[in-house]
Amino acid sequence: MAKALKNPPVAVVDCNNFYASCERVFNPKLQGKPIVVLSNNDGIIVARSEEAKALGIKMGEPLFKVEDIVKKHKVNVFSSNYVLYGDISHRVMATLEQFSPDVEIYSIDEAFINLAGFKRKNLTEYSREIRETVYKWVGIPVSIGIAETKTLSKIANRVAKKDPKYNGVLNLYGSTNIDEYLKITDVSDVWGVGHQYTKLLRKNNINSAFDLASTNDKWIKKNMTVMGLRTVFELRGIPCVSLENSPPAKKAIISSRSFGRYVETIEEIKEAVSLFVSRAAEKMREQHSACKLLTVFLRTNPFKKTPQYHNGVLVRMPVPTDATSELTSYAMKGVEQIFKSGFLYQKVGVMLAGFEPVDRSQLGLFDTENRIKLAKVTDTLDRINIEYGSRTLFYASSGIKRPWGTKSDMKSPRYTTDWENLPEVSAGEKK
DNA sequence: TCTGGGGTCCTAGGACCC
DNA sequence: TCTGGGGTCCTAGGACCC
Repeated sequence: MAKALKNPPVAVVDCNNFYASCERVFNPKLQGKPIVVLSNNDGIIVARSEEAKALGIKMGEPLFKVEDIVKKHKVNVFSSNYVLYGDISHRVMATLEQFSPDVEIYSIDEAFINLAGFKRKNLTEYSREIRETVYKWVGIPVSIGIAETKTLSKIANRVAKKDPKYNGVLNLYGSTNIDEYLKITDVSDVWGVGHQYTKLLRKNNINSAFDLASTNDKWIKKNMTVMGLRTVFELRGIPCVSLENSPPAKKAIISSRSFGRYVETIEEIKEAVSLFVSRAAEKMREQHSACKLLTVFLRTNPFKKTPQYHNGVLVRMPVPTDATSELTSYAMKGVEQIFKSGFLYQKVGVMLAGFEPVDRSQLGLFDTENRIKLAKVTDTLDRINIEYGSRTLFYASSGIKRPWGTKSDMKSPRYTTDWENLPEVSAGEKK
């Protein structure tokens, strides 16, 4: 017996071990082999294939800690290749859009889909078709969970991924035994429950998703704010997080990176900040915003016992701008304000905020910069970089050699986005 | 040895105004 | 001796997500 349903079914499609799976798409020899993918700077492990998980390699572990396992089992290690992952992500999402007009791209490897209009009994079949099509067209394995709320669909997805008997799809929409699934889900695996809340909940003997769903509203609100209450309602089948199929513009854009080695001079700090300003400004122009606020921050390595210095400065621009050159000059003044010599810097970054929509016709009336000309320069810069590859043109202030740049020693080729790296198929080696 | 990067939302508390 | 109270705006900090 299915219960009465008021809400449309929402499916969450999640790519399995996304980065590791991406490395496999253009390198079939990796099929069945353990793979790990590293964070920026080749620091920690951010993705593992099933085979690597089976070897006991943990998420977030630094590579050196598992060096023995890596050698012994010939684990394939890759630096992150975000250009490749981004491109494959687009293909997955484009495929999903064939199946519903209502798709929310939630992250690089995850999307929510509104499946209103499909009969309950067909949801599972339809989801299997989605899964098979994505694999056939893009080569990425996905898992799909379906339920009345996003939080429940995430739980279904997790079960579908972990238990082979579901073959990648679990439909809890209208199911009468949802409680059974909530009971086998640890509270820490609930969407919206992180490390801190897990500790608090366990202390109060709330250990499963079922326990959480049964907890008194007042206690939840008091201890986990309205966000926690939302999660609890969702577990009870009451949707509180709606599907956003055209995500709002970003409120802040950050560009920051750890250095490949320590940096001590203001000249190198300025090069890095200049590079990050231009990246952030490009992203900002993609969403047609100009910003009033720019933050520059720098810091030493908090994990080291060396002298520590963390600082940031917020610059308010007199007139909102999206011009890299102008933002850079403010950022450089910011660096001069906060830089202190005598420290080993590990990371710097830039944040743009206080956005307003760009409306060029309004510019150039009240300030001294020639904004029409500036706008032309940035437009040209963006167009060339889009057509000929990013970083074709860049400001010399961001450094030419960049000896402080990110470590990335084990990167796969940019198979899909770079002519030089297109995979070659020779006769007799077709897959 | 090493320990990422880029986002969002909520709350508390201070400043300021009437 | 008196030293209210409500509203708004901003920021810092803490929680979360992938």
